[in-house]
Amino acid sequence: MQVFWARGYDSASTRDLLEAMKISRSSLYQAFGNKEQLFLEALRRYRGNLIDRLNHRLEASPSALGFLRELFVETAQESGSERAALGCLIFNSASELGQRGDIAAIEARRSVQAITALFHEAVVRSQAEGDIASDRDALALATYLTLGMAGLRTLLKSGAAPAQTEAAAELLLDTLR
Amino acid sequence: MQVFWARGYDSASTRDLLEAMKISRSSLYQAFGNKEQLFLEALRRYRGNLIDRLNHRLEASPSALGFLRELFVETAQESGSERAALGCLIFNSASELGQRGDIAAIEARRSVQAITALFHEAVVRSQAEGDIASDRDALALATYLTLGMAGLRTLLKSGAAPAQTEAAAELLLDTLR
DNA sequence: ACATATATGGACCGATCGATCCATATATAA
DNA sequence: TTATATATGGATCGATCGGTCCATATATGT
Repeated sequence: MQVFWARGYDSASTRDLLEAMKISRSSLYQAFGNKEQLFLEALRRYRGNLIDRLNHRLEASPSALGFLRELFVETAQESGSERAALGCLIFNSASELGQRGDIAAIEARRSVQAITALFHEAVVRSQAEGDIASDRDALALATYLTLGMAGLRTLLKSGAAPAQTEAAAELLLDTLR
Repeated sequence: MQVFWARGYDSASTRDLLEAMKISRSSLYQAFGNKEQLFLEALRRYRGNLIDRLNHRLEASPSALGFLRELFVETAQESGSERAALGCLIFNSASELGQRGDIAAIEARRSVQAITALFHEAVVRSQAEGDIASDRDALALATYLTLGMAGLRTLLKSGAAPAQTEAAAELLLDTLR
């Protein structure tokens, strides 16, 4: 997962993967079949971890809007760090694989949708909590937040200064109010 | 340029490039030195074309805010098209090359900054035209717009429906008012 | 026309790609 | 202990990678 995260799907060589997993070539192909299957498992694990963690944070948060605010501000604050340079495996994969027809690309798109679904849940809860007007289109807001996180990740990858990424994140959040 | 645009830097093979340019291997290396140099020329040409075209549109537009609105709405409307699947070479490259230290990555980051600079110009003009409050941070708004375009491009690549991308673009633009 | 410089085609290079194969090592079941 | 099934290391495969080389073709200057 970490190898695909750092290097991307195509550029991650099987030799990189073997070294990181500390197994031999036979074991990789015996256990996963091929590189694509291994990628699918890595992406699904990443997505599972991410969605679970965010769901947990959302449930534990007294305010769904506060959860969203913290998420975007914290991400913006990653500016300049090694973590920022990695980006998000889901958005990385969506960008690299794009509209390809194979299973890997389809799974990447599905993962973006999973992020939108989580944002949708947060928006609906925020509406129930009175922080977002109930007459606003929750799905449109969720898509907007996905767009915002994807854009923020690209900004971080392109080395934007912390002051700029944080200001941009604040502007993003203003739309919810 | 089109090959790097469609396939990315690493995945674009020299053989792909030769075929698209209808030249032989010797000519490529004689004219450009190596693959990286060719990529740099392609990226700079893309950036030059893009910035020139946008600058023209901005200058020709009676309203800088109208220019921004048209740009984002038109881009959102690309949803589902082949053009949408290609994305933008600049954001594609920024995402793929990330924080690498080589010249290609540096040039990709520089290109993102060029987009932000153009947005900055549009925001400042909008402020002069009274469409955006003068006390707002023009650089922050410009960064926000770059984030927005990058995010929109990622949404388009991940196959979001037209209704969703257009609604998200509208929400993006609301922030300027 | 002739000499010189540049551009081009295509064979070729070592390195690396994802993937396969087989002999051996290890785990499991009786 | 013995028979069977699974896991592993390492050599090896054909294909492809970016890049080099040289003979030939074309352009240029006189």
